[in-house]
Amino acid sequence: MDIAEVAKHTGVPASTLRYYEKKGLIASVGRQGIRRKFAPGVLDQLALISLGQAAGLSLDEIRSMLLPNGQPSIDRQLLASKADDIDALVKRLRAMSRGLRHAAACPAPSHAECPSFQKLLKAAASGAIEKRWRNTELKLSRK
Amino acid sequence: MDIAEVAKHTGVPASTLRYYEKKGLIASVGRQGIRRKFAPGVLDQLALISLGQAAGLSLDEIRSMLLPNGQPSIDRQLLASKADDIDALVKRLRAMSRGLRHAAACPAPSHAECPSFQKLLKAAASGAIEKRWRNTELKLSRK
DNA sequence: GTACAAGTTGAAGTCAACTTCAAGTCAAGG
DNA sequence: CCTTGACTTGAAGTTGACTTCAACTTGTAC
Repeated sequence: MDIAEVAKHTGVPASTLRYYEKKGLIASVGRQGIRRKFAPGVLDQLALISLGQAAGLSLDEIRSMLLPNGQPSIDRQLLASKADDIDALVKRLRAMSRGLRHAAACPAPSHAECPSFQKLLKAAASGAIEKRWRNTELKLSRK
Repeated sequence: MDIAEVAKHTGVPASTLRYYEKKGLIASVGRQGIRRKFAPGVLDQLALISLGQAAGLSLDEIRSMLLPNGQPSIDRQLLASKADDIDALVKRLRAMSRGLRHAAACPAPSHAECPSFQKLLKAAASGAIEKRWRNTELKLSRK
């Protein structure tokens, strides 16, 4: 596949694909003349990358989870701990969603007077103190 | 409360508090001499801000949901649609978490050969096509 | 064989969200 | 009174993830 084909299939712009290649997240399988040729497996790699991004991973973190061939590495405890992070995030997000829906529906003139909104805020505050939930246990894998 | 006190209570650095004030996300209630004084309510505002960030909102988006006094605005359908976005993200994240846990546990030598991992990838890819899930319905509120 | 759309490069630009810096102000303690 | 340390400012710097640009090359259709 050439770069345009990959872009079309994945929605990832060609410029981004070149950028990813430079960063070492994907690899072309050679050139035809000067043009990159990609193996179809790159589509899976890109899916994995977008998945990682949705989960809040940086590109460097994502690369550290990929083997050179693009297959997920077997650093099992890293994977598991990342899954834990995501679960924690999911919990907070669901609280947020509930909170938003409540705010959208609550007839109270001021949310400051609403106990359930207060509870949401308190929960959010406690969560916020754990500074950035990213960049914690992955530090070791950074150069 | 002075800026250091707010920083200590919330974990948000003073530089960030000044930045947020410039951006219009929080407001001081005056000065003592040259120094900012904050009302205790700013703690709730900051909680709300961090909550919004965790949900993937930009600072501009968050500001658009706050009234000048820091209370959530009553644009109910905006709130509700954001909640929908968050629920969708939660769905993808839970898939991601399941996928990671599977990858961590799966004994297959290559995940390329594992059907459930394949399914995860396919789901991720389809989700990825909806380019940036942010900046969609909130565009109208941007200047 | 030539025109041209689509590819290539490295370098520079952009954007959000901060952080850092230099230079200055001020309140309080010794 | 004077030093010290926490605050102030605007401007510039940083980081990550891209995008855009200018200048160039090439595969493909006619």
